[in-house]
Amino acid sequence: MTRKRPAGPGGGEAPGTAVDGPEAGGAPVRDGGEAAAPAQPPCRDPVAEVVVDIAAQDVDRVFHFLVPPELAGRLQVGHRVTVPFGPRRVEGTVVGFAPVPEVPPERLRPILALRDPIPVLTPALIDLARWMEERYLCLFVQALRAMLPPGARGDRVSPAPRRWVRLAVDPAEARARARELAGRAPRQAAVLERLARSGAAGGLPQAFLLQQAAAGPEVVKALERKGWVVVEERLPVLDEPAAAAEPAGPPPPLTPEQAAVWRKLEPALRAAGSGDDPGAGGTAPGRPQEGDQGSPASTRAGEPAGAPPPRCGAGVPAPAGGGAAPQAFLVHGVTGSGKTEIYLRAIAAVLARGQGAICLVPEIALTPQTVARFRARFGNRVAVLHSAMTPAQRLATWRAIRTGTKPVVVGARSAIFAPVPRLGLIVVDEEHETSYKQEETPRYHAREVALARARLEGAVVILGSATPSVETYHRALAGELGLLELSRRVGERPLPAVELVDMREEFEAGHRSIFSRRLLELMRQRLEAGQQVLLFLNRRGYHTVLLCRECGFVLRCPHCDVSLTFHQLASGRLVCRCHYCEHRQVPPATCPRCGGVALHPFGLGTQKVEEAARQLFPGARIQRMDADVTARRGAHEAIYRQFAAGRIDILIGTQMIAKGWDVPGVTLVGVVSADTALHMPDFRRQERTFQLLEQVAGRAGRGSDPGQVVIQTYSPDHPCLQAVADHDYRALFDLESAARRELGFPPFGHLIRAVVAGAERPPVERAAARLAAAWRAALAEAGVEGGSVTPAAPAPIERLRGRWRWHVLARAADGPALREATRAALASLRPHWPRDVLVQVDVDPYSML
DNA sequence: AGCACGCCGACT
DNA sequence: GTCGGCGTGCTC
Ligand SMILES: [Zn+2]
Ligand SMILES: [Zn+2]
Repeated sequence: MTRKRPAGPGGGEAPGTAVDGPEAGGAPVRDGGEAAAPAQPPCRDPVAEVVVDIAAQDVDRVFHFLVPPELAGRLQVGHRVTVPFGPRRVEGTVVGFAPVPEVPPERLRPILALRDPIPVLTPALIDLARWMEERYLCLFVQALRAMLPPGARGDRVSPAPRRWVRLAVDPAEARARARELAGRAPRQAAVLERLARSGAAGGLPQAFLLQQAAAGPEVVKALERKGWVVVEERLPVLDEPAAAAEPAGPPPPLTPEQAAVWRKLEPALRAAGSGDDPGAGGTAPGRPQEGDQGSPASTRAGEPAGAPPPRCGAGVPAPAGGGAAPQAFLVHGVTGSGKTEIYLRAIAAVLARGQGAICLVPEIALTPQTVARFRARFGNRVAVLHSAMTPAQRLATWRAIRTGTKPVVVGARSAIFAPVPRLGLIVVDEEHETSYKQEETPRYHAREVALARARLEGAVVILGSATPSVETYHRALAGELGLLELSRRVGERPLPAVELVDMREEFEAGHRSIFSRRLLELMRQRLEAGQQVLLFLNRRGYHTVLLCRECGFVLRCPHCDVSLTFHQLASGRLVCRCHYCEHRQVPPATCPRCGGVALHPFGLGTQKVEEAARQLFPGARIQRMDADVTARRGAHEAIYRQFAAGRIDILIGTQMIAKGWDVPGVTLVGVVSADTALHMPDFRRQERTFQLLEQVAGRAGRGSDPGQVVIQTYSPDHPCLQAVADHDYRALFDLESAARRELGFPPFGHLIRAVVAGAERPPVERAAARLAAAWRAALAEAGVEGGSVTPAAPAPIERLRGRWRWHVLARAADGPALREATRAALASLRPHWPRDVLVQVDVDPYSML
């Protein structure tokens, strides 16, 4: 009954196979390592709990491995290791220890090697991965992977695949054998032929080779048996750490309003991570995982407080605050009110207490200017995590963070996982930005992860925005976040006047130009006065909508209330369909609201606007700035420089001109059309329109001139645009809140979207229908309040990367219950689920494409 | 007989 | 995510 597998024979342990041994990279790293992971005592438990780096449902759990003698007392939670797994070796992460194995001792196999001398993840991050698993319905290992530095990751991301195949005979002989085999073993022949053709003495990666020869692994096995090829394993290596630091810089004085905000923030910062919060109660740190198996005696990261005497390798040192109420704040500050100075002070305060901080900024705002601001204050204690860095740079930076050398981290979304040792503060600037949502698995939102991580580590969170997301402001009103208002701009500069131009009147008057008469007139004035004009255009949506030119009407889905998009089918038929559900209808010939006949597709590109502008202002220097133009490296900066130097009269652009921090102000901003934003097929459309337009409006104003904003629209009476005209965030919030409450959208309900994808359409369609049925049944079974599931429907992007895609949306009032029912539905489907059809689950979806 | 392929379960 | 084992059905 024992299937013992002696490691040696047949298995071909090639000499080049050696992985980093325990000795690898000894001395220099250890000092830093100790400083970095202060709370981890050496561990003497004989069994390590390891999660292997394989993203598959049935191995997504802890496996026990023997701690080999050379690692005893050195191995820590968070270490990356190589372990034997079935017939091969895989990478994995140590997530805990146990005094006794969960399997009979003879089945225990030893850890083969340490991959990196420093524990790559902190115990707190491993707790966070558990939280993500529950919150985003992803695999535990997917959450862990999202946290790993590039290069430490195994599998496909690593520089070299594991298995390589090379010829054991010379290419000429291989070709001869291939010819012999061509008749009865065509696959083997193809493999030999491909190897002979490659000419590389080292051979080819097995995965690549098999794909090229369209063969399965048994083909290589057969050739190996015949002694014509050799199979061997090769592993990538990690490199070494970075240097030390020194501080810099003085702080400017605060305005009275900033000072008031600071007075509320400062006590919380003083309590951060100390566990002496007045509210410290008995709440366990991470919400205990449902279905969390493993021997009760085992120790893992994030052992709930109150468990038996902490064993070695246990989680965060008494997860700070002992589970105190989250110390989280929303700084709602209008543009130019000095939020950044508040962040900088807060960071300085935690640094002074020997703690670290993470500051998230949207990718688009991670400019040299932004970085300079942090460096001016904190010198080389600042680490910047940037997507444009090479893997080697990223890894070096990451090490400096992990060892505590650089306690201030500035970066975009994924910087939320920076392994800062004693985390005291997380700042999420522009918290409403949708770029904080990751659009691939694990589909997390960095703001939500920030709040969870801060809770686990006892850190303070500061969310900042001039136009907070409805979700966040709702929490602030509910008292979950401390609401701190900065309503005055530094220097008391007034906000620009906003004027709405009714494009229906233009239509009626027979003016079919992109520019209204009013906008043209103002442009002319400003240009004559030698001033600059900014024209803003919403990025063209993925699809267009039908818009009535006479009254501004747009078709909406009767179930979901989002705009229907307009399509011409291959057959020539026209349809309008919902991005959320299965609803579709024939476009009406006349407008259902006004009866007019001007119901046409609506959409505008930057090129069109540029053409029109050139025609109307032949003498003006006009520059377009959109994704096409800025694709060239440096184009972005070059255009800004030209604009700042006054060498451009009219700048035409999309989102990016609104979001850069460093664009010089102009006296006239023209929004060519607010309607693309206003009619996005998205339940957040009003919030997003407001945010976008407020941000664009923020570009207006130069010197003492507050500037002027003109917004063209077919819906000038729309309350969302009225709110923009009044710069009234609260009005927008009330409006959007009411709409979402009505329909059970966040924050008044929760959404989960599932995409079913596969190479063939019929099985995908069938699987999606099964999913919808099982999901509906699970919600009913659990009696989830307000639970509903749409019928399966083709996703708005029905074909993507060679796959057919269908989707299903579920909605319910209670988030945890909805997730639980979703888990149950997915589990119930597992038995006969086709292997080549995959399900992508998106909790709190932003994009429905 | 030998080979290829698809389907399943196991991996500590 | 891969591997081996097994059953099926094909070709020389
Ligand atoms: Zn719908
Ligand atoms: Zn109409």
